This record gives sequence, C-alpha cells and structure tokens, in this order.
Amino acid sequence: MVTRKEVALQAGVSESTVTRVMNGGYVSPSVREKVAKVIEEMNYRPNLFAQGLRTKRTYQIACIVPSIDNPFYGEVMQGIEEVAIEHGYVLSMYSSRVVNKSPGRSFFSGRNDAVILLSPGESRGWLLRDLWEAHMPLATFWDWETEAPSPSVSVDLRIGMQAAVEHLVSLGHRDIGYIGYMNPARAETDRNPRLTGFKESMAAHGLRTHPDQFQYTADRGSLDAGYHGVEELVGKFPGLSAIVTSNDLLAFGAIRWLEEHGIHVPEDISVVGCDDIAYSALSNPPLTTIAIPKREVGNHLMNLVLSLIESRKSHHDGSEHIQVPIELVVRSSTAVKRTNTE
Amino acid sequence: MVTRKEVALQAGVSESTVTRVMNGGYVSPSVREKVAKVIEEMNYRPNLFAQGLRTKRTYQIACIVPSIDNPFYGEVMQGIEEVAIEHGYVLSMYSSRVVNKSPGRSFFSGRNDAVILLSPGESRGWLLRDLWEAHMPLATFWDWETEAPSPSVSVDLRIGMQAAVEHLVSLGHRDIGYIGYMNPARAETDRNPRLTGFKESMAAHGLRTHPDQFQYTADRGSLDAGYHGVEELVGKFPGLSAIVTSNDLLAFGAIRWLEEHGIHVPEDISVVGCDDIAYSALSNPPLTTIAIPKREVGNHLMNLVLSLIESRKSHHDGSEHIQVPIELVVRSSTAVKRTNTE
DNA sequence: TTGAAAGCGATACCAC
DNA sequence: GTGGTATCGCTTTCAA
Repeated sequence: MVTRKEVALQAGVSESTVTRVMNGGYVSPSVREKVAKVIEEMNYRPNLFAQGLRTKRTYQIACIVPSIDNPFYGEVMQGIEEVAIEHGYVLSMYSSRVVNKSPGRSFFSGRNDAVILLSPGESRGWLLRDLWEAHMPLATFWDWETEAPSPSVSVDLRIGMQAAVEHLVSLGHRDIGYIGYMNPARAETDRNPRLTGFKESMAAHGLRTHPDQFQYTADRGSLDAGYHGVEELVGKFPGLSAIVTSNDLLAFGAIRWLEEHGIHVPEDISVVGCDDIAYSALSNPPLTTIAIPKREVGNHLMNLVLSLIESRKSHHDGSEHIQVPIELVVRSSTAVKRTNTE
Repeated sequence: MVTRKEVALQAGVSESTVTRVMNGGYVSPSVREKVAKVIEEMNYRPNLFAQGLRTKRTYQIACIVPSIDNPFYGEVMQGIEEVAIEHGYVLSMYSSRVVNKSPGRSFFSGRNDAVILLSPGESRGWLLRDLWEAHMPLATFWDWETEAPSPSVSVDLRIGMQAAVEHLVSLGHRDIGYIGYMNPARAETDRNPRLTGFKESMAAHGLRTHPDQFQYTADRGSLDAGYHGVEELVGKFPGLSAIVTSNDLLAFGAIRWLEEHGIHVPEDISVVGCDDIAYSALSNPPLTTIAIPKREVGNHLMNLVLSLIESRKSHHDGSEHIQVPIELVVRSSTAVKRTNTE
C-alpha cells in the first residue's frame, strides 16, 4: 500500500502538501501539478482508517433490511444506493434476522455514519434504543403504526387500503378477507394502518366484519405465509369473494393455493396485493396492488440521513417525516363479483 | 465515545491491561474481573478505525451483486451473511451497475478485507485487474464460461441445460427455443456454458438448430427482457413448442407475454427456467427450472474468502474451485408436446 | 504558500 | 503478569 509519506518523498514535498493537494488546500499551481502527477502514478489512495480515525467519518451507511429476498427491499436499496454513490457513500447491509440474534449489538457505530432501518419490526425495541444511545443518525422506512420514532419516510397505507376496499366494493364484493402480518405479542395494542384502513373502509361501506375474516401471519410477508394463510382463511370463512393482503408475496402465495384448489383468480375470488414489486405486473394473473414508489422511498431515506449527518445531529431533535404518495394499480387479479348461480 | 484510556483510568490499570482483557492476554483473574466490569459498565467498544489502522483488518467483506432486485442474489447473500456473522464479519454491498460507472474505482480496498463477486459480467475486465493489483482476496460466483480467474464456486450449467433439453425431448419436443443473456461485444468468443450445453444436447438428440431459435438479451436477466425476448423469438421462429431460458425471471416474463397472446403454458408451449428462485415454486404455473442451491453457494463463497484471509494470501496462487451440484426440478410449466390437429 | 508537530485510539513489543 | 512506548496513516493547527 502506498502512503502519503511515500508520495511526499517521491514528489519532493512535505506530507502536508500532499494532503492539501488531495483536499483542495492552498498549493501553488506548479507544485499541485507535480504532486498530482505523482499521486496518479503511484495510484495513491488515502487510508480510510487513518482518515476515519481523525475525522470520525466513515462514508458508509448501514442498511438494515428484513428478508433481503423480498424484491421490494432490493428496489428500495437501489434507491438508497443511487443517492449514496452520488455523495461518495457506500452501503453496508444487515438483515434484521441476524441483527436480532447478534451477540454484539451495537456493531453499527464506529463503522457507519448512519443507519437506515427498513420496516423496523421486532428489532424496534432494543435496536432503536441502542442507536439512540450511540447518537447514531437514523432514518426509517415506516409502514407501520402511525408515528415513527425518527426522521422517516412513510406511506399512508391506511389510505391505500381504503382504496383497495373501495375498488373491491365497486366491483360488487362484500365479503372481503384480509391476510396480513401481525406481531402476536402486540396484537391488540398495534395501530396497524393497513388493518385500520381496511376496517374503517369496510365500515364506511356498511360492511360488517367478523374476526374470522382476518388471517394474521407470523412472518412479515412471504409466499409461504400467503399460501398457508389463505388455506386457513377460506377454511374458517368460506364465503369470501375477495381478499386483501398486506404485501405482494402474500398475495402470490395465496393465489397459488387458490389455483391449486380449483379456485380461480379473479373469476372466483379477487385478490389485491400491496407493494407492486416488479414481478406483479407480469404475474399470472397480473396483480392488482397498492403501488409504493420504492426507488423514491430509497432516495428520500438516503437524503434524510445525509442531512442528518451534515447537520451533525442525530434524530433526537425534531423529526422530519416524508410521506410518499401511493396508489392502487388495477390489473387482472380483481374482477366483478360473480353472481352465484349455484 | 468511551476510549480504552478512560477504561484504564477508571479501572486503575494501564491501557495495555485493558487491551489484554479485551483480546484474551495474560491477566490475573482478579484484575481481569475488575476491568471486565468497568468495560461492561462503561459500555466500551474498541474503535474500529484505530483497530483497523493497526491490524489492517476490517472484518468487512464487500459483495458485488448485479441487480439486487433479482431474488436469486438475495438468497445467495443470505448464505454469505450466515457464515459471515458466525465469524464476526459484516457485509458491504455494491451493485455492479454503480461499480461500473464509479469514478473512484478501487473503493473496496481499505474498507474491506475481501470481496465476493457475484456473476461478474461486464465488470470483469478492469475490476478483476484492480482487485488483483490491490492484492485483494477475492472469490467469485461463476456461472459463466468455464474457467474462473479466482477461487470460486460455480455450477455446471452445461449439465443443467442438458438435463433441461433432455427433459423436453422426452416430452416429445423437437423445436426448442433458447432465450438468454449474451454480451453482444463478445458474442462469438464467449464460451457460455448454458448455450454450449443447450447446443450440445440438441445435437446429441439429432436435433438441428437454426440461429433463429436463439434469442439473446442485452441484460442479464429480467422480466422485461423475457417479455420482449419471446416476442421476438416466436416472431422469427413460430414453430416452437418449448423454450429454455437462462433464468427464472426471463421465463416469467416470457410466460406472461405468451399468456397475453393466447399461447398457454404448458399446453401450447413448455417453458423451463434456471435458478429456482423462491417464487418459482408458487408461480402460475409453477416453473420447471434448474435449481441452484443458493444458500449453499453463499456459504461456500464466504468460506472461501475466509480461508483466503486466514492464510493471508490473495487469489493469485492456485485457485480453489467448488462446484455445487444442480438439478432440474420438474413442475408444471412443461408438458408433453401437444399433437397438432390443425 | 509550505513544513513541522500534535494527536486520533488502538496494537505489539519491550522491559520490569 | 503488568506497564511504557513506538507506530499505524492521516488531519489539523500553528509557525515560518
């Protein structure tokens, strides 16, 4: 590895001068040129550790994502990366699962200038506290409950769900099921906006709901959960003509189970998802879903931590919240309720 | 932030002793206990930069992935993370796209102890050279060409493709199309194992192939590419009864286009994918595909760089290659060739 | 405009 | 067993 010292020696100047050339200080044009050439030739790169040791900046942002195999988060990550790169930052990645069971908990600080928390779920408790104590700049993507504990970007899923129900009702559906994640530990205290939106909207249309219409999943949203979720749901509430799910993966899993059991989507049952991952437009049938602008969410998140870092404050003093608009995109997994002729 | 110095002061010992307690050196039990308690109380964490500056170890591994939104790579990443965590390493993530257009190219070294390169494509050229020059330990996941330039884990897609063709032929198909990625710049020189396997197997069954049976995509594998790919393919070679694609996303895109045009899968055309991402088992129809054990690939990759790091050598001296077995999993996107009654 | 020197917070080798 | 100290490569005053 080539150090600043060597460059200085080679160029016949002091180390300080090399630093000035690197960081744009006062250097006479002639010297600057000479040094720059040596730097180029020797392919000199400042040592990030030495640099970090002095400046306390790492130019690295930690992203904590639940289940990286959900393409949704992949797309958000891309959004984050786009603006990160632009500002000379790189990303480190941790999946919630390992964060949760990690022995050394606060392994973010020291290595990262800030952390971005995507859909904080189980981790919420101690993680947020840890981060707080470490004065770590923090931004979250918040699609849960109504209030975020830090600068955040969020989407109003309450509205989203309302749009979904509205759509379904306009197609003649009245018996609508719901499949979604629910932390069993906090079942009753949770202010889950999707659930709230769903219930509110049902009520607004004069539709009563029975507990059996709801199927809660233990994991945050996966194909399997959807697959087994509908199974239970239609088992305990057979009359359904439509189902709303809290994410696309759930919807796909559900659709599969239904098809396997001769229940066709959308002919027999309409299904609407949430997220609008890339696949949803090309699935069979193409999925009606609540579209979240994922890249944009990522962009905002990164900008948020950027400004946090710039202003050298952590999230404690007055949190900024950005609400990105979402919309229902209607495709082919929903259709008018079929008139039962049985 | 609490430093070693402060701990030493508080515990009434020297800084060296604190270090020994941290790193398991010779310390009398009584002192060790005392110091440990202080460390605990003050919640002391060694500064990674200072540490890295001395030891030149970062305990961070860079992963370069093409299109993070392909769930395939997400699953491989999980595999990597599993063993990384176990050994106290964390991951940083770069998507090839940004790596490719990044100004400061060798931004891995100094920050990472090693890099894992997933499906090096376009980046191959300069990136590999850069890494080499930086003496950076490197492992690649290599599903392309036959020889990897570094320790690597690979899958024998030639065999995989043969199995796919075999399967199709046994179902009575003779006119089989191929959709896959091909770097236009190296079209003829590329030793693409999938393509090779496909052609060989076709030949082995006495099936002649026409250039029009092949559809090359510019991107590495996406829904869109598959969607537009089939369109062109069936346009120029209408007689197809089966299609092999070089990844599942391509297959799904293709299936969608076909369905939209009244061509049913598998009744009219059989489609086989490659990768077996989670979704493939639950898609509609469930996809026949070549299954790659993604977690395992990730595990191997991380173990590879781990041993590289341990032995303090980069990849230059004798590369280890691990070949993970793959297999065709037959689901419902393939069926016996329908006898044309038109 | 340039150079010297004091740290940043750890490690590792050396005495004691 | 324990403490002192040089050192890692850089940034940042402060003089010159």
